[in-house]
Amino acid sequence: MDELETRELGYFLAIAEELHFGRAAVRLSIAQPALSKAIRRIENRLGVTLFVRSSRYVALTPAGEALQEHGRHALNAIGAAARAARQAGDTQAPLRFVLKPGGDAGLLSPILAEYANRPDARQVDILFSGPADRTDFLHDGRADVGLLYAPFDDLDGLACETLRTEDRVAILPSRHRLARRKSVRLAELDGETWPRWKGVPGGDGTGPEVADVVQLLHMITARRMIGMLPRSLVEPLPPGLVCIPVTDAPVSHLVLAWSRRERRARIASFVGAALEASRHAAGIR
Amino acid sequence: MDELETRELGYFLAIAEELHFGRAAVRLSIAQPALSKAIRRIENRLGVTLFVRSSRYVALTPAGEALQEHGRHALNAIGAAARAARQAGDTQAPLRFVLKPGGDAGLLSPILAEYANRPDARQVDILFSGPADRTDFLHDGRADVGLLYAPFDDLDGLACETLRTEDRVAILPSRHRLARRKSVRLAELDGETWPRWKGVPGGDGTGPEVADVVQLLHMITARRMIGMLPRSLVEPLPPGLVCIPVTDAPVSHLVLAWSRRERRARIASFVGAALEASRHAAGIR
DNA sequence: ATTCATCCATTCCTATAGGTTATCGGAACA
DNA sequence: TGTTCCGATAACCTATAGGAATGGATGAAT
Repeated sequence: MDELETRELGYFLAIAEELHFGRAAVRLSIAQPALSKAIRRIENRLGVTLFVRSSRYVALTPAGEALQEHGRHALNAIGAAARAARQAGDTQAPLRFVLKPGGDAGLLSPILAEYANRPDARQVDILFSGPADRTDFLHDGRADVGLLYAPFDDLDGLACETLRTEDRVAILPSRHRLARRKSVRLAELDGETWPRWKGVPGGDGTGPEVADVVQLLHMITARRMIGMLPRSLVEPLPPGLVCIPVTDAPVSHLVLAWSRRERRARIASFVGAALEASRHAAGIR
Repeated sequence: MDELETRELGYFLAIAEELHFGRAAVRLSIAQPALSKAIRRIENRLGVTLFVRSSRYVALTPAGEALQEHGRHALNAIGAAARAARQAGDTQAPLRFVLKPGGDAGLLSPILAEYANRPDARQVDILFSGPADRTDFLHDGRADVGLLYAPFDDLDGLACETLRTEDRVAILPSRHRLARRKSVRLAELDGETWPRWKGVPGGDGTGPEVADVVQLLHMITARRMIGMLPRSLVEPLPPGLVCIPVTDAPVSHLVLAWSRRERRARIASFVGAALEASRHAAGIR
């Protein structure tokens, strides 16, 4: 009936990205006619045209665009399935833990220490990733658990445990009109320039694009914009900046997250250790 | 490298469900040796054993269980991709709208009427589904849009617009000790018997299992349990029951939901019509 | 206009992935 | 110890995916 083979889907996606049969063929290390035939095969089976192709141009049809969108996800899912199987078969496989550099709120080493004490602890590989793609790591199985910030990161399809809840603070230049305040409300920050976060769908400010917290802090110091973040993300605070609690901003959660489809047993011990460590750290403060 | 073919994955899943090569072969309409070879092929490629098989028993290994979980999802995704492509190719394809019988809060016909007025309206197929699987319809592309109740239904991977927000009401037999109250708090309902919702992960009461609202209302009338639902789900209220607002229960949202990967253009008009219709209906009340 | 370069489609051939039937061999059980 | 069940193996077959060469449409260049 449907039967869209993984390989064919990979071929399709390569062409959909290159919009060029020849280049796609090179990338896939096969000959170009094989591609032409494969696409025609898929088109016949699905009963739709995927590409409008003259000898000069290749373009996606609406059906092609739909298949690209859904197909990319499906192919990732296949990859994740294979990875998960391989991983689960190897009981010695290290636990892969993804986080943003500087985004651990000081919890990384307590968590690792606590986990190392567990009888069933295994090696932990730490992966540092860019700002927006830690969720991808979890979804496609490149990592087992990750530290995310809700509601910054998109927790779709992930299960999680909250390690810490924190207010959000506005980060202002120390000369800012509100810099002396004990707290502010969101409405008072209307009209300010906010960052556009690179690659983050919700990060829709009006100001220049920033890729990470360090860049953001530079921009704020330069009085080009202001920012609002969970407090732990900006500690220690660079000179020339102040942070003021925002009373009516939704609280932010530092969460330990993992794929819903992950086998809970593999990571239960780690989750337990992280909760324990964060409780302990909270008690100390 | 990985390359787990769709067909092979289908074979694997069939065996994983049947736990019997012979029966799986029948179900797949192929001969049994083909299955044995396919599984061995996958095992070699992934480098893990998927089944422990004696001549007497077949059982999944941990790796097999992982592959089953992730693989089922991946295969669904492939099916959804194929369906989406077919669907998008056919510009005349009807819009498929899934909802629970009685779960439309009276909005179904206003929505359809409003949508029918739109210049780009197309035929709408209405699908009625059981209590818990409307989300599946949206995820695997059997439906384009659906009416769901948050936080009852799991909105993971779905985009949505809220059509109506409502308090939740406790549904009590009219002789219940709290039946005369104007409102109650959750704590006052402690110790009551709650339903277990069939097939709903969060529906974890202690009482008998119920499959739908009608069953629930019967059970409440028979004083076997009490319930708590969005108000519109129990209107009109059968005799012998009362409903009391629960002040501190999280509000419930009637939402129009669709797959995140859906091409927004296809359904934008319908979403607009639904919002319009629900606003209009709210104004009338 | 004519030629040229580009790039997808077609043709033809071959290797092999994936299927078939027949048979084997181990495990439970009477 | 024979019988039954069930997966693995062996031997063979064929549909098809992929390779190489070629064709043919299209836009650009002179």
